[in-house]
Amino acid sequence: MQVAQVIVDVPTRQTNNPYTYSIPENLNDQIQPGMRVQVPFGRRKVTGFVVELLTNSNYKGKLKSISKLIDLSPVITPELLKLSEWMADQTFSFKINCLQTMLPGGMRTKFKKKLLAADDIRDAYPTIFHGQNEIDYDQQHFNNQAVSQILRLKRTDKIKVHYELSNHAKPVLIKAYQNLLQPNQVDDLLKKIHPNATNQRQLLFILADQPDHPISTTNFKQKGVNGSTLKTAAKNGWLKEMTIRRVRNPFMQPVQKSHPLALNADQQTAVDQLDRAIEDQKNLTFLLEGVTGSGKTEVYLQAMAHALKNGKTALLLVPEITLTPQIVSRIRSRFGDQVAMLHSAMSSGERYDEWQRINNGQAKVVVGVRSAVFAPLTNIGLIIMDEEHDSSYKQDDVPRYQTRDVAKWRAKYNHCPVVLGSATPSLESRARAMKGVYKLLTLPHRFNHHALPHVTIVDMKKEFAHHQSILSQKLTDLVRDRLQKHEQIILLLNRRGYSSFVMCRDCGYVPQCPNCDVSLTMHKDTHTLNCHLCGHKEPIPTECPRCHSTRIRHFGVGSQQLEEQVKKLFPTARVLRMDVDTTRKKGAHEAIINQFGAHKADILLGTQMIAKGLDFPEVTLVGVLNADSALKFPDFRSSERTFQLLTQVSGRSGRANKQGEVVIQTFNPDHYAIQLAKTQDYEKFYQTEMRIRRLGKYPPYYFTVKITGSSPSERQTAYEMHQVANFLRQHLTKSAIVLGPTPKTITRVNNRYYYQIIIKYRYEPQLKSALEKLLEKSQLKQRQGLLVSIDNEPLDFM
DNA sequence: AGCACGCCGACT
DNA sequence: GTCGGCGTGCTC
Repeated sequence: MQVAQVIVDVPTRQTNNPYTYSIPENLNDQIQPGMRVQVPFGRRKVTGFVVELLTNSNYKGKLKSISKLIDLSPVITPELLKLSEWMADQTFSFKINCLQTMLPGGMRTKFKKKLLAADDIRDAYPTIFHGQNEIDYDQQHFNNQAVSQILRLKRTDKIKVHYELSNHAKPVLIKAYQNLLQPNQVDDLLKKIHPNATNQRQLLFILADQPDHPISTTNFKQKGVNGSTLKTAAKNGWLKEMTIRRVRNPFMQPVQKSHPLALNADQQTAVDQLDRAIEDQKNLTFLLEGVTGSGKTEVYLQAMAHALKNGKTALLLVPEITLTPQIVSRIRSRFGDQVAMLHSAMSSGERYDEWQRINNGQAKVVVGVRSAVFAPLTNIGLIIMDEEHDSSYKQDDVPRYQTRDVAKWRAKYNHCPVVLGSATPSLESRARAMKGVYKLLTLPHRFNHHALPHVTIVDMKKEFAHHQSILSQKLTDLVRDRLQKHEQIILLLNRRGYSSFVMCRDCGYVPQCPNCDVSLTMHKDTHTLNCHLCGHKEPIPTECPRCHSTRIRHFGVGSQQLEEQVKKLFPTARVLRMDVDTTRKKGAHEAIINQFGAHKADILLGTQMIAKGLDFPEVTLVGVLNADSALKFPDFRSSERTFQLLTQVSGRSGRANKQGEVVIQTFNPDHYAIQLAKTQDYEKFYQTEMRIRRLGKYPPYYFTVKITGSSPSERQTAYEMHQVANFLRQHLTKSAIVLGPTPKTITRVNNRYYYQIIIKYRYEPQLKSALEKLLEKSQLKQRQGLLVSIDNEPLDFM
């Protein structure tokens, strides 16, 4: 007898292996691996993924039977089923979490618990049922007394509990009409009907034009046919009423078809190598290192076209903020309707529809952010990861996967090449290229020989000695000059809000977040002090709560205040601000970019989201107001981040035929990350940074694991984490370095205390088993409020 | 996770 | 004695 192996939606260590279920007769020929099912589990119902069908069960006990199928066709491909196992192992997470992550957000199923009562019970407990026979049961919404009443009723079988599946990603269904008339019948009717029947006449004209497609009522209305005319026509047997599915279209406007551009010699070499790997189905990893403006995107597009020409599909991954309308329309202009886009700015419905188009094979090219690496494409011929060093490629909750590793796994499975593209590759990738593990392709020249921008470093320590302003004299002069020439300016300030903190001038009091160990940031637009970690808000005090002085002042300029100051300094300039606060609404991000792109503003200022991917030919000046913001973090990657950010943002200046200028304001003008960003010398930076990494035993010389523990009590967290560290020191070999536990830089967030342990190793045979054991042990501690998380290859040690 | 069982103290 | 508190173990 055929049975199904199911991973149930219960994320624990003990349920991380498939459970066996029998298959009811009526589902026997429908059920397939990769489908979701509803199964009885204990005395409740849960969802699960069918991962395998077996001909006989190896479970000794009595099997329960699958209740029903959730999907009509598999939602997880055989490839992705395999991937989920590897990923759970790699990231120390549960298979169920990996499988869920592979589906678009809206498809994640949840059960709603419902209580069913007969009429007498309903009337006997009006405070619970409010006169309804069926109510939602969410324990939080009932007080203790009601909960115990409900439990008693349940025990005595007075009420029934059932679980309803809620699934909010649904296709959009709309009403439509199908033409039932033959063309000659239409002609006959046109002759026969009453001359006054203008509406019906209009309808018949439309039917004559479009013989057999179902047409939606809204479409009919646009053509001047109203609902009642359609109803009459349906009654007369001209039309058939039906429901059709409307595919949401996330692409705003149609684009014109474009053609491949001519390549320079370096681009051609790169494309040739990629084409050959695609044809030969070689699983190679390429590192495409090209300075900003060297035409990497064109290389991607032509290689993708080559994959399609070979009957394959292609996947292009881009960082979170880079997926701008500019890039999307460029790709769509090349590949048309074969493109599906997966992006977090889309609604869950739009993403669901795009995902469906991929799953049923309509879309051959997928462009998307991190989660798009799980696109259900089959027969992949090429995977590209643009800006491979970007931090948005690492997921920062479970499963903590690195997109690069998943992409490489899928490329291996599909026997195809991967391209990692960047102007400033991560040290990990560059080191692998140097070792020959990856193939290095370089684009050393800017496209059309545009010169690199001229970079000036301004020492703010000297600047502050004579005039205190967020804009240095040099930058102010240049902004004025560009405004006169009608050229555009980008100003980057990596700090949102109005000011970074407020302080009492008399006693030095600084308002702190009540839930976290950080000072509150002032937001002038909402007149509040906000915590950027937990979202806490409170009014701005007018007097010091400690000494009652009214001399409360704010310090440190944020993007809101910069906007205010720039407007004061250059009253005629049109200024746009782009940060988390101005882009929260759907489409706001796009609106700002379009406005600036159309030169409807002179200055674009904002946080680091303006540093990446944007391409505005009229921008000839970029100012970085606090280049040190990343450097002050106590982290081994802070230099790398600073160098990458400065290089990226410098690349925004002077792209067309105008020489660009960049001003970097800093308090550390001699820091190597800043000095080397000035000359855009990646090579030198790589050498310098690698030396530091080797001395400090940091990646890429060492592999690392970060273990974070948190609980509502600092004592408990510290104690338990010491136990963890001792355990690890006992179970790992001597070659592994176990650091900590240490309190995190920000120890308290949302009233939980965080401690961490770092493991560094080059080769550690005991690592996997030690961490597995740790997970098992920590699951028991979870009930005492201690949460332990394992981050394999973390991006930072903070 | 979530549900039941089992053991313990508190109360009709 | 029973009710309900929380610690523990199991779910095909």
